[in-house]
Amino acid sequence: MPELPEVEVVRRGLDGWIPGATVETVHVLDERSLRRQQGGPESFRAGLQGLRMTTPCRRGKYLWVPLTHSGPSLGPGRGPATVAENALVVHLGMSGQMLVDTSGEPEQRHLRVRLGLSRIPERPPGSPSSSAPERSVELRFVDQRLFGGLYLDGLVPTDDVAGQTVPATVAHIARDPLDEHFSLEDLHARLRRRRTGIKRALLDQSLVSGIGNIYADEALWRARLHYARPTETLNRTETSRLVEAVQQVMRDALTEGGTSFDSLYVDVNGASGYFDRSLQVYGRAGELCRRCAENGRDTLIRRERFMNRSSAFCPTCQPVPRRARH
DNA sequence: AGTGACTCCTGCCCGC
DNA sequence: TGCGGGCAGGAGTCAC
Repeated sequence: MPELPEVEVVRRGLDGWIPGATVETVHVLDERSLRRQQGGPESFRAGLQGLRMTTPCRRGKYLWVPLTHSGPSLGPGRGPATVAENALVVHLGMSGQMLVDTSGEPEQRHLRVRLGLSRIPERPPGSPSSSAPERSVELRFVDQRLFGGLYLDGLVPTDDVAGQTVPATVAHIARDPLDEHFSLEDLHARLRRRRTGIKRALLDQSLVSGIGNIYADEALWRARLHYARPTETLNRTETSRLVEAVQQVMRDALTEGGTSFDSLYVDVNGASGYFDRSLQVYGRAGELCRRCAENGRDTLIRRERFMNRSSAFCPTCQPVPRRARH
């Protein structure tokens, strides 16, 4: 399931291909992937066709590509032709993939949207610079469960960093822990004001973004905190420990996700490769806690129903707090 | 303000 | 074998 690291892997993959490309064709195979598009598929097509894509951005699990009007090309690094006012927003949901196709692969089973791009002035890293004719590239949105989607949205200024913009529908999403402007102080203050449990808070994208069920459980285990710990009782040290755990687990996943990343094929399911290797609690119910085992204790990872989903934790490392908040 | 319920979906896995 | 039910989950919306 794509959380921040998976989305960042996709963003980096796209960054090697799409900046400078113009959207030539738009094929919507399944309108349900455009559920969030105002005005439906027609508006989507009209608002996208002929526009030039710039460097993809990300906040939490949201990905977007600012769009500029293509005029006479100034080329990358020579100043934008226009300032981007709109962006193509991508959310991968549960099962979304953004694939770059350069060789006319057969259609994937759950292919929902195809964007034909052309006139790519930049060569992808590592490719031979030659005078060969520029290949056209197709961007494919593949999504099995249809929780994800694409839509166009206007860019609005952020309220904390001058000159920075985000899509209007992403403005309520908090900065994620890998964001250079992420503030530990601010998060700590907001957690202290909340009256809820820590896992619920971690999953609240308006408080801190990018964290889903898997990394929430992993980070809580690393920080030795129980999921029902009341946020208002966290001290500075604990918040700091938790944030470091979140950052660490995300960076680890990013590193490993990066190794299996092929710029031609961004496979979200391929994420299972590193999940298996580095997960400590998620999906390990009934198995031994590795940290306890190192200390000579045999504790089994427990799984409980929580928030209509599952929570995995070690009952020894993460004892239930005296006052629990769910 | 916080929280639960519901919705959107498909595929897989279980038990009968 | 086949069918129904449960489960998985991100996030928006609505009700209390």
